[in-house]
Amino acid sequence: MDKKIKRPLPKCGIDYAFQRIGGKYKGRILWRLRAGTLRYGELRKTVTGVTSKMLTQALRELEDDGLISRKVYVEVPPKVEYTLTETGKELLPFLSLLRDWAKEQMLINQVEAMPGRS
Amino acid sequence: MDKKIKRPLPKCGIDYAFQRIGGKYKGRILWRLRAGTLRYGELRKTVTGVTSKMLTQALRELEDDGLISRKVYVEVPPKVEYTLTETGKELLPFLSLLRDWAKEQMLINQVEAMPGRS
DNA sequence: CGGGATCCACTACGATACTG
DNA sequence: CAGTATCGTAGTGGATCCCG
Repeated sequence: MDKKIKRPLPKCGIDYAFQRIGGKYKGRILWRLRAGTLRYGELRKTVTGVTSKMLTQALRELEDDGLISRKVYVEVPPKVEYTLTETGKELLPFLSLLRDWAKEQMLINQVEAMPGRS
Repeated sequence: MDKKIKRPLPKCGIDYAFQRIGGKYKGRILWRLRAGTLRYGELRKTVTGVTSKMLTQALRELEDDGLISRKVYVEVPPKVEYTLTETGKELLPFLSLLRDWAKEQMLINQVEAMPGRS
């Protein structure tokens, strides 16, 4: 109990941000939600490699930090939808640019790894 | 030996980027280098809380990924300078935006944590 | 001064099983 | 369907000592 006492609130903004969107899956979760609402099961399929435990944990932290909202439909079978909050959406331009940068780097590294290519 | 086989090169750009600039100190290291060259000891002082082991490790990875350059002056006492590469500099706008976002969030969370404040 | 080497703690992460 | 519980692993980070 009292699971709330986590992540010690750093003074540095860069640090603060990385604690919120860092980790193994949070970036990809946010990115997948850019187009709109997704259900838990849909996230599990599109965020490849994630286990239900890690997905749940990441989603809970993102929710606690106000980056996504969680809507539960009380029905059978259960249905839970996740959506970016306004605060979460503010991160999209950042993620988009970061992704462009990464794409470029991945290409360069690929070329460098090719033998016999000048 | 063969320490190079690390970080399995993800297909997703977001993942790729976070593996490069994620971790506990990389973000702050890059951010500190935004103003220009810094020596190893200067980084140790300004990146608060970092140990020499972790600083060295982070700097090596950043160097391997082409985000910073390392210049060794062969003299006594030794002197090593670290500088952002062009690729590394490309990340500065993102880090800057991320930091602005974080600053805002930190303020909001601070207000929410204040009792008796409307 | 700028590290490397070693040992150890912690926790992030993963596999599996189970549930309302 | 959307989780929770439990256990085990692996990687990350820290303390300390040593070196050119």
